[in-house]
Amino acid sequence: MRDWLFKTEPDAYSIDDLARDGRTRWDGIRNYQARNRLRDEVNAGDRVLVYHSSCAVPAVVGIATVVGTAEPDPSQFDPESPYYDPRSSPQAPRWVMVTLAYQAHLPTPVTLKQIKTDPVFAELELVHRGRLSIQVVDPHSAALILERGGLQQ
DNA sequence: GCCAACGTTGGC
DNA sequence: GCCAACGTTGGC
Repeated sequence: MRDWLFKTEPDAYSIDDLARDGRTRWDGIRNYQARNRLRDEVNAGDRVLVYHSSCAVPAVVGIATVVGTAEPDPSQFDPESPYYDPRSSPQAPRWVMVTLAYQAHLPTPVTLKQIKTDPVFAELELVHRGRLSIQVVDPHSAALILERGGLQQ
């Protein structure tokens, strides 16, 4: 099992929305490096730290698990979708998605500020590759973040 | 709303 | 294949 950090803008889709839905298609990823990770490295059962970006307090806010493996993202074929990609086709899909299942909120969100100011997290992609939407988290950092967020493991 | 970082596009 | 122009992300 690997640990990942997936970013979402809470105005668009928040951890509360995921808790309500139980599971959701994590669609709309339109970055090749993120796509390649979803396709090649993200596995069923992997743990995902859900992170809120572009908001008042950017933070890790909860955890989810990956259901199944990557599959074509239907929104790429939908002209009405903001994620429509006219260069893609069902015969040659360009973008993939995975499904996430809600696990828990962190009782206390772990903020980007906390993470940036603690040297133990200096190697995290979140600190120096902030724009990547699908990030690797090493097991030790993941455990620390959950512990600081008040989650028993 | 600004702007730095960085990803993508397309002409050559 | 390079790289300038351009677009997007996301913290502040």
